[in-house]
Amino acid sequence: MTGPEPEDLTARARIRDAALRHFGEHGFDRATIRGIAETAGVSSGLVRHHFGSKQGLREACDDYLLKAVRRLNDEARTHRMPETNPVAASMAALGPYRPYMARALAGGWAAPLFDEMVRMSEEWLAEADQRRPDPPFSDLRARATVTTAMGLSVMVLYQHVSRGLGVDLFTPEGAHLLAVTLLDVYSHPALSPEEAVSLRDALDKISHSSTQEGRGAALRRFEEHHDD
Amino acid sequence: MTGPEPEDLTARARIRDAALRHFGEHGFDRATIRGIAETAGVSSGLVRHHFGSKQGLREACDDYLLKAVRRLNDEARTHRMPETNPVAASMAALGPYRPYMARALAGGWAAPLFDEMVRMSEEWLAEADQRRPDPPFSDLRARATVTTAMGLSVMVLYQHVSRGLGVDLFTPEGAHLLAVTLLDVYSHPALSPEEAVSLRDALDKISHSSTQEGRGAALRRFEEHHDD
DNA sequence: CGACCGACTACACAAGTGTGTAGCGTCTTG
DNA sequence: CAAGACGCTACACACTTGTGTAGTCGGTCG
Repeated sequence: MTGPEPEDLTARARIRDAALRHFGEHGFDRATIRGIAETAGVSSGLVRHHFGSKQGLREACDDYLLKAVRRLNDEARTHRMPETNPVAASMAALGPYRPYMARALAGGWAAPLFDEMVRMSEEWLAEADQRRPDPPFSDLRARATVTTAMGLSVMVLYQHVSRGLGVDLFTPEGAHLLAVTLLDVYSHPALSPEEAVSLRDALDKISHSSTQEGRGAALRRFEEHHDD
Repeated sequence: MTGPEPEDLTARARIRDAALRHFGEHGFDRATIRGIAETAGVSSGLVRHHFGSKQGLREACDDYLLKAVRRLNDEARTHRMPETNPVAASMAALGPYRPYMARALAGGWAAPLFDEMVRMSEEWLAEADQRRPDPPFSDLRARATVTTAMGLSVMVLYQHVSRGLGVDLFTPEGAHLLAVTLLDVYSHPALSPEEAVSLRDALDKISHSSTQEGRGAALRRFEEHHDD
């Protein structure tokens, strides 16, 4: 039905699937190699045999997910549906992997995955720009990045959004409510084009007189060290 | 600005601040009580003495951050600035706590914090609705939830957005570029109101029959091509 | 057949971590 | 003044976890 049964998969594939589940449910740190091995029905040593280390196992999961996103993107391009946001389409199709993707993206180590989605959004935005009366005054890449992040927000903050909507997002009712809400939000801008232009000009004036200097320095000091 | 309060000089406050930093930088699991104690300049036993357990320490951080958000909201309400998104304002003001907030929200355990921001967005949206020609066709709470999640996305996915924009978000240049991009996105809807209404009607029809068809088909195609 | 290689398992080990316990110094209070 | 409360430290224990090592089994190829 929805794919090959667990018994039909290679042990390596079973381990990867189990890792995708455990990493998604408990996080990378709390998930244990022994637990993953138990779910996959193998010994813990086999996990190390196939993937070298826990880190290697995570990278294998990332690669698998990246390939899945690329495949879905290619499929969507062949029989493309107009008026369809590819980010939302990927979200729906990758539902089972949502917990892992959310943690990977929020943890900041799934850069290729995010960049691939930005690329998809760029194509979508480039088409939308052609149907727009006034030309955009911001970079295409920048808008694709921001809209991608916004589209992924409901995936990353899934639990909060589900609680706010009062229904689980990955049920038919929740998906419908989310879609209707998104339609309303996406069709009713918070600002008029004139307001946006005037505010942009105001921002340009402000940024020319460097007032953000103190705060920027303090934050840079705070963020000077990176994870991993 | 909001300078350090007298109670922040106590060892307990130093421990909490160190925990906010360590939890934000390394995550809750990878952060250690000993490391937090060392940063705070105290013994590891004192952490337990004050907060009971590692979990208690995290809850204290959550409470502190929630109070900070409430305080900022109250301040913004006294001298409120029109045309200002409170979520974005909170983001800027809570910059130093961004790593912790991102992990807390993405981890799903900062429900009161998210709900407080939803409440703030509700007030902001209620005002925006009065300046809108056509009445919204979706629930206020639902729109507030979705817009809150979207506003927080650049905070949660900060590293990816910074990489996509090509500049760190918490520098003056990055903040300016983000602001300009957000103005463009917020002022140019992806859909016209008429398209939104027609699409909503189409969604209603679909949801009355079988909703999961599209997603199930896409997922099936994906798993057919990949069975190892 | 015999050597070999990959899949796979069992077991041990060192390191790290949260937590428990005992104790010391100081300040307040009856 | 005595005594307890509180802030605070030092130390050890039990447990988990990733990783390393040795060995078994089955199929394959020269």
